[in-house]
Amino acid sequence: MLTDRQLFILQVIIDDFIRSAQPVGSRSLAEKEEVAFSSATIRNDMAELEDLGFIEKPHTSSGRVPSEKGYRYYVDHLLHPKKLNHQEVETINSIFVDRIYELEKVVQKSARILSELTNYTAIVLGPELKDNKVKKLQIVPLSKDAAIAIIVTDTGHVENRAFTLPEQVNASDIEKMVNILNERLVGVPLSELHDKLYKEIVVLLRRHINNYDAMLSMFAEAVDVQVSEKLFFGGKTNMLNQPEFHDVEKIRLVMNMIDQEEGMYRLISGVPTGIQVKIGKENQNAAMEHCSLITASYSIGDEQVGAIAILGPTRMEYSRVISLVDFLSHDMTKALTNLYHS
Amino acid sequence: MLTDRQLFILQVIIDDFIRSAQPVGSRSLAEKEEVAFSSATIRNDMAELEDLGFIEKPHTSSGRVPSEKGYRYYVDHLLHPKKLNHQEVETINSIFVDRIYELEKVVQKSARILSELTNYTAIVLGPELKDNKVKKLQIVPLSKDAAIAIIVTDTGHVENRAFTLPEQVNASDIEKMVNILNERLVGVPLSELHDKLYKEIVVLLRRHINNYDAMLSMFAEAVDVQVSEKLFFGGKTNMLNQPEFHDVEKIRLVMNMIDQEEGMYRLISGVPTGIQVKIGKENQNAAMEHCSLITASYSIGDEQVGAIAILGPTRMEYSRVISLVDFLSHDMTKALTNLYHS
DNA sequence: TTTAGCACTCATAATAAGAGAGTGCTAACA
DNA sequence: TGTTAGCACTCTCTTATTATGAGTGCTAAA
Repeated sequence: MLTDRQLFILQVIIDDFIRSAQPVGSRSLAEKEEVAFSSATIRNDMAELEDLGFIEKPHTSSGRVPSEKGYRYYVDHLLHPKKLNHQEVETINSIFVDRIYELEKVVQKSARILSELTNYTAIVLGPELKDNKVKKLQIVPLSKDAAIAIIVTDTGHVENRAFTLPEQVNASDIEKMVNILNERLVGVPLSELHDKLYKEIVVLLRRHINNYDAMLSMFAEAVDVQVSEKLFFGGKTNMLNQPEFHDVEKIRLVMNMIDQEEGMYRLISGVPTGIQVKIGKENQNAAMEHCSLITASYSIGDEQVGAIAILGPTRMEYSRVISLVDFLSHDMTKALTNLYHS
Repeated sequence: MLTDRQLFILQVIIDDFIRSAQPVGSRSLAEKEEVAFSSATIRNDMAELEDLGFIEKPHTSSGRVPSEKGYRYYVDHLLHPKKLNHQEVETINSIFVDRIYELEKVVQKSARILSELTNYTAIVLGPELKDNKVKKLQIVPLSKDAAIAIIVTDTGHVENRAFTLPEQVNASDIEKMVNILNERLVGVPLSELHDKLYKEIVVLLRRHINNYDAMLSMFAEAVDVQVSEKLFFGGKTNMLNQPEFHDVEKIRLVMNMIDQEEGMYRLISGVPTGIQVKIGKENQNAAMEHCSLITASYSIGDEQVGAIAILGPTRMEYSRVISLVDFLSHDMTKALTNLYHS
C-alpha cells in the first residue's frame, strides 16, 4: 500500500519528467521547494515505487523514469485537471466563428488549432454521416455512357460519384428516375438507402424505365460506396520536436502510422464515449509503443458521431491535453447539437 | 575543357554515389571493371573535376562527392535515359484501369504508385479546373437561411459550397434562379463564371426574384471561391529512409515543407511544359537545399493542365525517375486527352 | 601521358581516465 | 519507528590519447 508521501513523490517525478524529459534523481527532487523531505527519504520511497513498478531506472545509477503503469496511475488518480487559461478558451472558441455549415472546414480547423495549442499531433474524426438524411438526389449525365450521382444530406454534406450509364437509357428515363428517387428517398438516412433502393424503388422503376435493373444497380453501386468518415490531421510533424524521437528509427514507425490513414482510422473510430487515455503498449500497436493517445468523443444530441484525438509521446502533458480535448469536444457537441438537433 | 575520360569519371562517380551514398575514392573507382585507368590517373582527373567545381571533398582526405554543379552537368549531358522494365510499365498502366471519370482517384493512385516505384515522395497536381465548363448548377436549400450551391462540370467534377440565404427569398425564387442559371451558364468555363454572373445574370434576376442582389452576391461568393487545383501525395515519409536524412534536424524542415501544402503548391504549380529537374539550391528554398525536384507537366490536348513531381535527395536516381515521370505524364496526357478532347 | 610509389591528412574507432549524478545501505537521530 | 546523514559504489558521459586506414597530392619513372 502506498503512503500519501509516496504518491506525492510519484506525482512530482512524473510532473518533472514530463517537463524535462530527463530521468529525475532523489537529490534534484529534494531541492524542490514543494518537497520537504530529504533525498534519503525520497530514495527509500523511490525504491518502493520501483518495486511496485510505477517507476524504473534506465540504468543502475540514473534517476527514475515513469513506467507505463506509473503514467496510468498518474492519469487515473493523481491528475488535477488544468484549468484552461483565457487565451486557450478564446482560441478554441474561434474555431466556431466560421459558417457552421462548412463542417469540413470547422473540423479541419479544430485539428490545426488543437495541434498548435498542444504541440502534439491532433486527429479529428469528422462526424459520421450514416444518420444523415437524404435532402436531395441528383443525376447529372455527362455523356452517352457516364453520369454523376449526387446526394445532398440534411447536414449540408455533398457526396458525389461517377457511374456508368447502361445503354438504352435516355434523358427522360433519367429524369423520371430522379423524380422517383426524390419522392421516395428524401428524409431517408444514408444507412438505409441501399435497402430502400432494392425494396421499394425497384418496383417503381420497373414500371417507368427502360433497362431499369442495369440502371438501378449502377446507381446503387455509386451510392453504396462506404461513406466513410474522414480524418483530419493537424501538426503531423510535431512528433519530430519531441526529444524522445530524436532517433530516426523510432520516428519512422510513428510517421508511417500517421501517414497511413487506415491504421489511424482503426485507432480512432470506435472510441468510447467521453475521454479515454491510452498509454504506450495499451494501444496494442508496435508503432505506438512510445506514444499515448488521448481521445474524446463528440455528439449530436445524445448520439456520438465523431472523435477528437491527440497523439504524443507517453511523456505527454496529460493534464493540459485532457482539459483541452475535453473542452473542445464539449464545444463541438454543443455547436453540432444546436445546429442539427433543435 | 573536359576530356572524355574526365566526363566518364564524373559519370561513374555520380552513379556510384547515387547507389552507395558514400564518398567515392580513386582506388575503389579504379577497381571497377568498367574503369580501365589507374587510381593515380583518376586522382589527377578528380583534381581537375574538383577545380572546376563538379565534385567536392567533405574533408581533406576523403573521397569525392558530386556538387550541385556536378549533378546539373550529369543531368544535362551524361544521363542515358533508363528504359523502364516490363514490370514498371505494367504498374503504371494499372493506374488507368480505373473508371476514368473518377479523376481524383486516378490522380491519387498515380501519386501512390509513383512513390512506391521510386521510394521517393511523389506529388501530383490534379488537373486544373478553370477551363472546365459548367454542366449543371443546383441550389439545395437546407433550412430557412442556408443552402448548398453545387456546380457539376463537364469533366465530372463536383464543387459544392454552403452559403447563407438572404431573408425574403422563398422556394419559388430559388427555383427560378436555378432555372435562369442553368439556361444561361451551362457551357461557360468556370473562370468566366463570376463575370457572367454580374454582367448577364444580374439583369435577369432583377426581373424575377425578390431581394435578387443579396441572393446573387451570396451565391456568387459561394461559387467564386478559388477552385484551386488539389495536390495529392504519395510516400510522404519516404524521405526518412534516405541516409542523408538520418539527422532529425535536417528532416524536420523538409517534412514541414511537405506537410504544409501551400509551399508545395507554389513549388509545383507553374512548372514549365515537359520535364524539369531542380537540384538543391536551385529550388530557392531553404528546406529543399538537400533535395531535388523532378517535375513533368501533363496536358489535355495541347493545354497543360497539371503536373507530376518527385521529391528526393539531391542524390537521386535521376535517370530512372526521369524516365518514370516522363512515361507517366505522357500516359496521363493520353488518357485525359482521349477522354475530354475527342 | 600514364602510372607507381610514398609521405601526409584527417575522420573514425578504440581505449583510458575522470568527473559527476545517482543509488543502496548502514547507522544515528528524533 | 520513521527520517536523515554519510559513504562506498555504479555507471554514464565527457574528454584526451592513440591507432587505423582510406584517401589525397606530388614526384619521378615508364
